[in-house]
Amino acid sequence: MAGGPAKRRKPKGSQRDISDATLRRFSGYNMKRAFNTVQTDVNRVLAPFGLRMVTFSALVIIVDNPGLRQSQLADALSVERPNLVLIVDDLERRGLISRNPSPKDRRAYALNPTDDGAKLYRAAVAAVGDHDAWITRHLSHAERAALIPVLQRIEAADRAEVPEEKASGRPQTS
Amino acid sequence: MAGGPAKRRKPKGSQRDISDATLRRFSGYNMKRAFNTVQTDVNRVLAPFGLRMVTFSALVIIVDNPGLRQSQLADALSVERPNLVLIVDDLERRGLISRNPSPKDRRAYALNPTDDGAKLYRAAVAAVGDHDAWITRHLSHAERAALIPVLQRIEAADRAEVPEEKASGRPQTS
DNA sequence: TATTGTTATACTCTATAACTATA
DNA sequence: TATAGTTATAGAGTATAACAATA
Repeated sequence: MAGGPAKRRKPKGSQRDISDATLRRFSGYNMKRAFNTVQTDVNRVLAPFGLRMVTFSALVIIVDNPGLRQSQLADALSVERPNLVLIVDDLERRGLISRNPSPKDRRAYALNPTDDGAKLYRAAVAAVGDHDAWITRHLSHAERAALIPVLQRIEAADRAEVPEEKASGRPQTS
Repeated sequence: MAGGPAKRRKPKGSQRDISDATLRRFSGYNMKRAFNTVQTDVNRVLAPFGLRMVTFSALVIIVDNPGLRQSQLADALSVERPNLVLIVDDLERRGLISRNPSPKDRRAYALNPTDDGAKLYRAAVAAVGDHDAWITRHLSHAERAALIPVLQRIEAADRAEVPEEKASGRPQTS
């Protein structure tokens, strides 16, 4: 009952050494590779709970902000409203949350966790937290502390208004 | 000729403040958000070159490793072989690379860049490099230096064999 | 008019099985 | 039998347009 097989196929001995040194100099490329690996693993951690990374994130936001509307949830997760519908459907079908008519606005639903949802929240958050500690186990204390703020500043820097000159033309950089 | 519109829609003033503090404590969640933002932007930078992030990566690997086989390219990019076919098709159709019959193995193709491919490589690498400097402009020198090695160690740590106990059960972590 | 939730749709990315031709 | 490239396919993730009900 300790979960499914977690093997990875790797024994692909290439005849020549392929260099990706140029790509490795770009943070975007390294972020993509690291995130893809982590997401696959997080989904495996969440599978026993019947959750994926997105449904887990939605459940967490709902438990932490009971009564919020779907458009607020979509906004918090940076997910388009149409795509959120299926995610909320999924959580509701599993009895983890409920859609209640909003008293103030008859167009909107207030999202609330059920008792089962709150219980699953606690177990899933603990499991994901353990996984997070696992994948950062080889980082120093300082690196671990810096990682999340750095990622947040990259996100913020990139979301900021990009002047047209920066977007297409390019400034001198080395 | 300075590229298309780069506006972002953001003026969604939520009525209440929605907290994602729990999610923000997980590096995977922050990696997802940062990477999604960066990828969207990188694709916008590459669009004028007729490239996407994946085709750009493939072109770079081919230019840096001329004569390699498709399976080696797939391996280097961590892309499944079937998915690579369309990527290589794309680059070949644009005249950036050529598929040449391998002299040693009649099943295989040797991938080589064309002159146009090598030229586009230089321009695109410069543009992506500038974008990379742009999104990390608010990081300290130390943070910038640490970012890529940290991402690589997370990827390596997660690719490593995951013991069954770690995968499903969970050790004590605060 | 604008917004909430929704449907429909489409395109990309990722992943697996199975085929062919070679080895 | 195993591998290289390919085809077909399926599932997520992401994005936009448009609609009904309501504001």
